[in-house]
Amino acid sequence: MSTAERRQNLKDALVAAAERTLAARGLTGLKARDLAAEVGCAVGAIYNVVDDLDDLILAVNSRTLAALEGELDAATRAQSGAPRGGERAIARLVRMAVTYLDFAAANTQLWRALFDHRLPEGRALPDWFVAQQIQLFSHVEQPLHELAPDLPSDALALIARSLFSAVHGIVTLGLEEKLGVVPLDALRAQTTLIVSAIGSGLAARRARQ
Amino acid sequence: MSTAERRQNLKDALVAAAERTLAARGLTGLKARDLAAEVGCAVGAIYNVVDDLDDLILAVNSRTLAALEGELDAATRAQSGAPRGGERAIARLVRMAVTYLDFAAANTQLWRALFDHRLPEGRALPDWFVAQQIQLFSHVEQPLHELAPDLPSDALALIARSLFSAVHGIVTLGLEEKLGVVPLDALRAQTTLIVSAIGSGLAARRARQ
DNA sequence: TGTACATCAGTGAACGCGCGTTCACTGATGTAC
DNA sequence: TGTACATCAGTGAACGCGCGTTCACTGATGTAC
Repeated sequence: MSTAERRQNLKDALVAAAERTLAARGLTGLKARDLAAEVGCAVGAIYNVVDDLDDLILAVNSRTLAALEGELDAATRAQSGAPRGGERAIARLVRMAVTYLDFAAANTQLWRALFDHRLPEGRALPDWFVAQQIQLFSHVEQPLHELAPDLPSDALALIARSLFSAVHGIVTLGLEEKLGVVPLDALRAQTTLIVSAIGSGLAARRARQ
Repeated sequence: MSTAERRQNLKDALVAAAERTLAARGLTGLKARDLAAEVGCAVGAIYNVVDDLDDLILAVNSRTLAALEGELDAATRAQSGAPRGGERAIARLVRMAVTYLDFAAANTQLWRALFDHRLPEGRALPDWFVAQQIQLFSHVEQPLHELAPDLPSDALALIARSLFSAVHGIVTLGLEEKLGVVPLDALRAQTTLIVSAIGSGLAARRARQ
């Protein structure tokens, strides 16, 4: 096994261990020493292969984004029997929102890491990571466009963002327990309610014109 | 000045200083030594008057909640010319949501502290603080009840929570800059759009029955 | 194929920093007589 | 009003802990001849 391969293996093992740790203990539970112990190397070795613990977290977050995108894709492809047009677009938006909720519920800690992680002051997110986020948004924009084909793309992007934010808010406060626990079923119902209300609102707006 | 008065003064000064610091530097910028320096006492003196830094943060958060509630009250009292019933209730919900957004935009750091602060593992929020949160929710429930008088109160509470969560999501991701900056005006428009869509959806649901 | 040398992965103890909290001490405030 | 004493606010140096990161060292891997 070449040196380069060994390096790559170590890096892969570190990312995998970091992912397990994040899933189990969250961002604040990730420690260099624990990682080293889990992977079976010295603390110092980590820094041969990675600049930073932040590097590792970004790698895990990227995997989480990819997994989420996979689920959204699958949900989108599973066609409902609804007719083309408004109803179908709304149904798709609802399905995506519920998929998002379910993903967050099933991978709460990994999903939280996505939003809670902050790079140290002054350090910016790498471009590839930002691109991956934008990619995700395009999933929302497509059915929105179907719903309101007359909207210019900047308005569409804004609405996509708001819709995502609204769903994200429901999921976030829903999975938190500060305000009492809400069962997952009830959260699904609420998500459906609110996304279809927004969808119908948008469709109605077009009808009014 | 009695000893008790001096104690109270010190505590007040500490809360005020903590509030200024939180507003200026956020949760992670609050340090015992800085507070002592700002108030003009020794570090140790803080612990004569307060158990914990967490105690101070809770005190500030409580003030923030009260300020927010004040604004919501004012916004609610400013009656619009809309007729009674559905339209009026929706208008009120929209006004409250925009007020919430404006408050968060004007007091971003204090408002963030409200949601970002976590007590150490195993320590629960004091009852008076939880009560204050619940109190806030009642503001949302009232117009919702006007909009859907037939809903049982537990369903109402759930919808109030979802509506709040949705708005909170829009405000949170809007004031964050991870996904690019959105001007406050645009955020207001988006908030209005989404709250009225949800409001109409709720009203329509009633009409359908 | 064998040998000498250079590179660099791998080691883990130690560095360094930040920071909440404590603690032994002091002196002012308040009380009892 | 004055005196003796007790209490406790106030002090700030020191404790203690957690933890990311470095660094001088070692030995295995790979290369050149």
